[in-house]
Amino acid sequence: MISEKLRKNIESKLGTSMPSAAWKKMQSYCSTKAIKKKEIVLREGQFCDQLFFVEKGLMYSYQVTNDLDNQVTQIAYEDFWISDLYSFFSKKPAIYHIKALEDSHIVCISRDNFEKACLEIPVLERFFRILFQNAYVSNQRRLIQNIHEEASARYCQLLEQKPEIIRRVPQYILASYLGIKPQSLSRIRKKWSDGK
Amino acid sequence: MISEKLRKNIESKLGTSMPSAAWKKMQSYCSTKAIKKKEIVLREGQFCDQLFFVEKGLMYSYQVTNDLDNQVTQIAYEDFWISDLYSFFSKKPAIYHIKALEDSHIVCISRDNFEKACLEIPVLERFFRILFQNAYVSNQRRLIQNIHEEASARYCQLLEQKPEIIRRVPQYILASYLGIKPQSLSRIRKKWSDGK
DNA sequence: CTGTTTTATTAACTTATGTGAATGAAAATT
DNA sequence: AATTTTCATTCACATAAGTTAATAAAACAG
Repeated sequence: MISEKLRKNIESKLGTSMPSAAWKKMQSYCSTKAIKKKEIVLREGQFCDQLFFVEKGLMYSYQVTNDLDNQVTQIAYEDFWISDLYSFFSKKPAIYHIKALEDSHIVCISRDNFEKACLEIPVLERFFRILFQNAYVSNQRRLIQNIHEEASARYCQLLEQKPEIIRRVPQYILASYLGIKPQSLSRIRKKWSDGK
Repeated sequence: MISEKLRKNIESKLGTSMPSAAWKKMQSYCSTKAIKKKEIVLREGQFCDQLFFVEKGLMYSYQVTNDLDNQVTQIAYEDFWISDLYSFFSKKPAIYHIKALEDSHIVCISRDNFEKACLEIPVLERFFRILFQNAYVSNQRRLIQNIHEEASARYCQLLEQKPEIIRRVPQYILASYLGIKPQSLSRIRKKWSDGK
């Protein structure tokens, strides 16, 4: 059975409750999966034909570069969606890996079902419009911050806005997510604690 | 009369042609505006209650920081949309200015009409879903590039992918868009031409 | 055309972050 | 508990990009 968490997620974006017929249909289009820590749910080069909703746990996506340096792109925990959207929409091979950092429960929806849901259930088309809309806006802000602010400022803001991430994610992954090396993050943290 | 350019933009994202009733309604929800070079269509602090589609010309958005340094966030020319989406959706004061770099023609849609369009015309809800979806995916890629690649690599890629921007935008705006200072962009260009 | 303002280039110096290596701490595995 | 692997810290040095300032070139206005 698909958890009520997803339903709440949808309703909170819609700003209204969801007709139970729509929710039934959505449930029939989704499946759930338990993921062990360190398990990989998508590998670069595979075709990403699913969206994942994290009901419980923590997952992240990253790109492996030529010099074996992992570039972390997204971090998703309870109530966030994660996928390789580029691959999902373009039907080209995935550029990211997606991996669990904690034992997790996720809800999966396949591309076919996603498209059916959008076409058949207007309220879901609407939900996904709002989901991408919001994701785009917050991604824009993250981009601007990364372009125009220093690593220490980025770290501070993450600490304020998503302390969850800092508590639950190992430092080398956090560093990559912030766009710096673990050594630099160490430095920043030290300066911060010395400054007190 | 609202230009056919917008219609083509919508249809290209939808992947199908648009029923003429839907297009009529969309037209009735939009207005057009001619903008002179250097004109500002949105100021920081105002409430941004419109989306703009650039039919002709070139506009850009930027943030003014404490030290009077402009941070360029978006550059939009023919066939792109531009707005302060954060303000548009949250109804909070705008954080960006939006200004024309060339004499431009734009199509405007107000928030009220945007919402009506989404609710009344399923094909438009669908269009905006796809629009934000695509914008999100390409913004994600821009973010990753900015986090993990050097300025010269970012410049090269822009040169390949949107040479339009490099031809039409003055260097100090381009530099800010790339997240560097004009002096650094000069340096990069020099290295590039010496390298030949 | 002339002068004024805006934009681009170059150079010398500073600073934040990367790099590589050594060490220590923590976590996982046996 | 002992061993091995993973992760975090620290340091010395390298490098990309920022800063300041001077000058040149281009765009604009009268």
